[in-house]
Amino acid sequence: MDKSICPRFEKAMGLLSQRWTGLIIYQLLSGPQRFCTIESSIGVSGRVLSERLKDLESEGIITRKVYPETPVRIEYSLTDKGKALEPLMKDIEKWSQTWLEAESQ
Amino acid sequence: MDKSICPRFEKAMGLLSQRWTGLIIYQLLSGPQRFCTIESSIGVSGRVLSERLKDLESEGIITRKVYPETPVRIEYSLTDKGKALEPLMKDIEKWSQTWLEAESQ
DNA sequence: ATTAGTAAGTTACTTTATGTAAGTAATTAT
DNA sequence: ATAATTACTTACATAAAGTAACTTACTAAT
Repeated sequence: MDKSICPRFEKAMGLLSQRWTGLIIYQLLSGPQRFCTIESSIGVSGRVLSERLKDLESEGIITRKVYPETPVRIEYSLTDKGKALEPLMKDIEKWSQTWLEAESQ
Repeated sequence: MDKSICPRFEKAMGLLSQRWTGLIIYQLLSGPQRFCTIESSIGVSGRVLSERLKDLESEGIITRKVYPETPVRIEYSLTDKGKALEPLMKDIEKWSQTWLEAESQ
């Protein structure tokens, strides 16, 4: 082991290479969203979504805001740090459109 | 579940969000490398590295070339499809340098 | 001729991460 | 009192990743 890779880069990769993290951030790029919306739009399980949202919040990438309506509404949204990931997401989009085939089924 | 996300984007995310995949590609951006070099430079286990390299090859992102020397030398390198991921890697690099703190320890 | 070394894996086994489905808490409507 | 809704949590099952020993092929040293 002679890790010569920048630790900040490695940490970023560690975050983004967790299952669902990228899709959650991508989803939030279109605006604040609630738990059940994220859950159903990307197909992640509630168990893992809950875990990821906590992680992302503690990393300062998203914010959680409670609206005490009935039933309660909780919205997750990107912080500036989170929004700064937009170019990256756009690059993934571009790459996928250029290099991946649309599936026939 | 009402997956409204582009399936190509989702597939790209699926690839990149597998543990180690991003670091393997990043590592290969600096040129062709052999198994043991990748293994020690990013700290992935041989078992998983072997699995990932097969996946990446079957996705057309990397190439495996055998040099029948002694001991045998096998080099992995990025295809054009793989090299096209460079801007994305640079984005991660930029983001990590702007938004993540250098750890004191 | 046997032992040791090196690269590139593979195998068996353990630990961790994720999926699944049911349950909880708070609030309102019927 | 029962049901419905949102946002979770919990217990349990399955899948993915880590660990360390083993394999194959070749060469060099003892």
